[in-house]
Amino acid sequence: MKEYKRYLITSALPYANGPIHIGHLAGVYVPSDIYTRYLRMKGVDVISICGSDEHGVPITLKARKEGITPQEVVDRYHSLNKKAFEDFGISFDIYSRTSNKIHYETASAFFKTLYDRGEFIEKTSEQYYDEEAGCFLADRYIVGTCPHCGNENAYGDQCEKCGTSLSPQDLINPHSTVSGSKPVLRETLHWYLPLDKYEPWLRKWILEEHKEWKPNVYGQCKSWLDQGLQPRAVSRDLDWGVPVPVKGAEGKVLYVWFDAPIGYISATRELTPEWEKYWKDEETRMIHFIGKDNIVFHCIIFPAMLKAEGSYILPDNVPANEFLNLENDKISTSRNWAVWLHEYLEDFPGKQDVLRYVLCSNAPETKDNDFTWKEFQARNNSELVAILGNFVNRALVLTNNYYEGKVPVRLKTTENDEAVLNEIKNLKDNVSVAIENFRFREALKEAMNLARLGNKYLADAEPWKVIKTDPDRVSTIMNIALQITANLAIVCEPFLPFSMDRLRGWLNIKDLKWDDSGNPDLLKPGHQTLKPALLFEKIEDDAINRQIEKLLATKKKNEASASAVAPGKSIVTFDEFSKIDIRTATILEAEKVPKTTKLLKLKIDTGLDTRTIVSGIAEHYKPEDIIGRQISIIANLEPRKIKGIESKGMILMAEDKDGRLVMVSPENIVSNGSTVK
RNA sequence: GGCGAGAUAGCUCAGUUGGUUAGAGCGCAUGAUUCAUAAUCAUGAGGUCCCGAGUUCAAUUCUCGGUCUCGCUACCA
Repeated sequence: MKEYKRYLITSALPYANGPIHIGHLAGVYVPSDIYTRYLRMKGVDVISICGSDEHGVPITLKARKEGITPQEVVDRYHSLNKKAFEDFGISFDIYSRTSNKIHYETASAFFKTLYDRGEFIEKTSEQYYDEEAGCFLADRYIVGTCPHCGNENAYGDQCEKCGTSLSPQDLINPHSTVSGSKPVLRETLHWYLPLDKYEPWLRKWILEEHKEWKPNVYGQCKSWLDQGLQPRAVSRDLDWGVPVPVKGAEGKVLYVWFDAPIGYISATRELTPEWEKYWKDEETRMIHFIGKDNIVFHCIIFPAMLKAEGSYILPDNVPANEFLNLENDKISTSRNWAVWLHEYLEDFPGKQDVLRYVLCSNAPETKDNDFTWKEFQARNNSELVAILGNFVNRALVLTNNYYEGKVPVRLKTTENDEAVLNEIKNLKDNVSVAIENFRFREALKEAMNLARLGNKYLADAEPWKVIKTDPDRVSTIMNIALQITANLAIVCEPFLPFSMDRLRGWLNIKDLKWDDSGNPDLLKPGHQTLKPALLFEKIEDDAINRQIEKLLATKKKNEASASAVAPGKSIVTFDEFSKIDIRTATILEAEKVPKTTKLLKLKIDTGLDTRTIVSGIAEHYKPEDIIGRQISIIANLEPRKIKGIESKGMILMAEDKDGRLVMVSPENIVSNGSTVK
């Protein structure tokens, strides 16, 4: 394997429109922090970079909703999250933000370099424009009726009620959230990064040269590459973000996906004037810690950007984690289904390491995992308290009782003593190998095995018995128990920094290097240790029950709002109503549209004519069951091509709150083409 | 519909380049112990390795088909 001179660790920039939760921590920040702390202890030149991602439409929407500026929104979450990370012991060398001046300069310059070199494609397209407000509307700024579920407040990119993803042109009766007026389509110019141009290079770089990437990461990249890459717009019509540094690009900013990863670079520039050696020297190893939702950006798009620029290094590995669930349900910011870091720090003061421990030992490294408060409690009480805390306490208390806290001399060792001392070295090596391969769960388990080793050693040696007959032997036993304790202080440090800091205090030792561990003589005879307190405390049922109740309350609240009947729509005039031509019709033929999940192609007799309608009902009706059925249709709806088939009209369906669709049919058979009013 | 990842003990996960009794931690049971926060140590029970077919002397592992979970993607007038 290649030897590197230094490391550049990046952790996904959290989006500054909400607080950090345990899913973020387990997926990205805990592993990244363990890795960074480990490298620092190894004495490696390493920097850990993170910061807030502060641009993009959701932040402007949130600002509008709350009647404040986007800057105020990002200020709030930037300081909340920055402080929460610090209090939690995530040891970034810098936690920057993309609204900084240095980021504007960096991102601008990056764009300009590619622009000047002609790396972008320029293309005009039609987008909705708000004539009253005088601006183009991003998808999220357009609200209208969802064509699928009839929700009147669907966004231009997605209907949050039925979860359907939309494009703004799909919305019925679109209007602008800026002014409320009806937007018009207008041409606008944008720049595109031709990802397809980099496809052959990406294929080689990932599929041939990085076979060691995790299966989920490698597989996802392969999937994208096999589907073929498309040019991707790097600019947006918006006033919140880094302005496109080109003449005639007023009112246009860099699209967030282009903007955000450059944030890693600008944060490094802010941190150190020597930033170029981290970003442009082949002897630097760059590692991106991210969640699985970010794989394509960090493995395909950002590398393509860096390659296009030409002077930057590429990530050597991208150990993306899967997702963490909470009590059997997806974590969701909008549904408030989460354990928020800042709340945890308040509810469990001084227990950072407990959460770090639980999130690491159950991290979603190979598949989605579940966090439960019962497991949190069990891991604390039966592992941290009973195995680690207990061993440390036994060793230090016995030393205090027998030797007034002074490290005793190791005299004649037995075969078993030597085996135990050797095992320290083995376990330390196991931890190292696991961390270097991004297997943090396994690494933590091996570190805990050192405490298990200690407990077993004391149980076998029984110094509390031997002290009555052979004090010299106890001197040796306790020396070894203390060497194990000191080694624990090193090996557990990346995982449990707060607790190990306290332990080092009791052992009365200073910072140690990683490679000091494995050494059976860390503590010299006669060295004074201090009276210990408890390393970890038991967590009682009521603390856990309070958290569970908190979640139950959230669940109840969510169920209440989900079961509500859709709100009524606004009044229409009789004139407006009578423009709609609703008729009875009969289904003559029905077949599934190939390669779709929901679509049926129907041939129907409307009385006026025989026509084709494509309808999204395949999950509710089998084609053979509905032939001959009489239905109601909207006959004069503007035709539209769906999957290449022209659909003329729409079938009326009733949809209940669970999303079930039922045909609205006449009670008795009537002649086709009868009007419905 | 296409693609990717996953499915192994009550729970959370390892593992098997195909080979006798498939492992760990937690939980559970029994015993030992009392230095330690009733903490520890030993022993044990517990598995159709998602289902079906194929290849093979031999399949949990390889191939094909299917089911379920998660993600990406197409689609919803």
